[in-house]
Amino acid sequence: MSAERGVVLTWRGLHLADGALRRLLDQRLTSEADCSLLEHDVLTWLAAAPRRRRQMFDLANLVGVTRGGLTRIADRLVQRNWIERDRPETNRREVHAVLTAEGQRAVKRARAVYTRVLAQSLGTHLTAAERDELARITTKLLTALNDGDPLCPPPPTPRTARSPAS
Amino acid sequence: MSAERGVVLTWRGLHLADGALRRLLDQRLTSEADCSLLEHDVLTWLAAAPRRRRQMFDLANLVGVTRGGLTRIADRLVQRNWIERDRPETNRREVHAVLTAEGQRAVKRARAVYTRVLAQSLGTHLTAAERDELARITTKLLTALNDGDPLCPPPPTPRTARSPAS
DNA sequence: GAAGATTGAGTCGTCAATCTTG
DNA sequence: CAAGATTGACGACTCAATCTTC
Repeated sequence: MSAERGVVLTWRGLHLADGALRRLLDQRLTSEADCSLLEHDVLTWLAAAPRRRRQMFDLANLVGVTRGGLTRIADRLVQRNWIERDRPETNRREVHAVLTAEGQRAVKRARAVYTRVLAQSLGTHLTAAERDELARITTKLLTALNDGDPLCPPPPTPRTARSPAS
Repeated sequence: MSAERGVVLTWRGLHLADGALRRLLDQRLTSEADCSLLEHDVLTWLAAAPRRRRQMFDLANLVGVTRGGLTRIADRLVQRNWIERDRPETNRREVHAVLTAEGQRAVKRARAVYTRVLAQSLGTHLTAAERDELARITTKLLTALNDGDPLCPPPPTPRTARSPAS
């Protein structure tokens, strides 16, 4: 197969697989845990953070949306009483999102759906070796794209970030 | 690594890599060919079709949007004079999108950007063997997801469809 | 003035309702 | 009535402008 056709087919596979899995996750999270995939990601980062709290700015980078976008997501989560906003005394410009008790229950439910869906899809349809290869190659690609390409600026490196795997 | 953590990391890699590449393609297509990734896909399917025309319904399935969504995309392409709408005499319920002469030039430009970006990213950052593996694994996954899972209905099989690799 | 968050306007796609043709 | 496309209302994110705090 021509080199050009090769990269196109690779992109197609990558893109379509991501789309299918993303739709699946989003549907299941919506119907079984009342939250979107992005909301799940935010909640998960919060649940894994030191005092179950994080700055808006950091959260935005972690889940890959703009600050404005995160403000809207946070608005929705506040309305559901899953997080609260808190301006720390030390620097009243910052806003921290803090997981509430109710939020902790919500993220537990969401996380269960999330891991179940992944186990039923990636877990059953691919071999362990294939999963590892897929993870390895995509991670390699991601790294190369992020710090190689000026047109795709690396998501302003999250300061703290111990990956809970959003 | 635990099995659960394995699938999560695999999903993260897949999802982030797709996002990075998608953003890159979208930016470059927008700035260098005045069209979005989805618009590029529509134009490409049209360019590869028998008389450079296709039914709206089929196009929607091919690019993976709803019929309503395709109507909006088509509206934009009509405005740019890249496609025209045509209701065939044989069945006046259908609407066909037809590539105009100007549209053929546009798709040529867009396609050049598209393949160039893919060659510069997938082509340089991965080995040929890695590209093949990535294509193979994602395709396998996609197939399994589509015809295995009732929650992710197979995109109503395009009747005709010789893949031009959107 | 710069850092950090929010807001208003805009874009793009979805969903459900509607219009048209068979 | 069913198939096919469009439309209106809406939801979600982006971008640029703005407000607040340092």
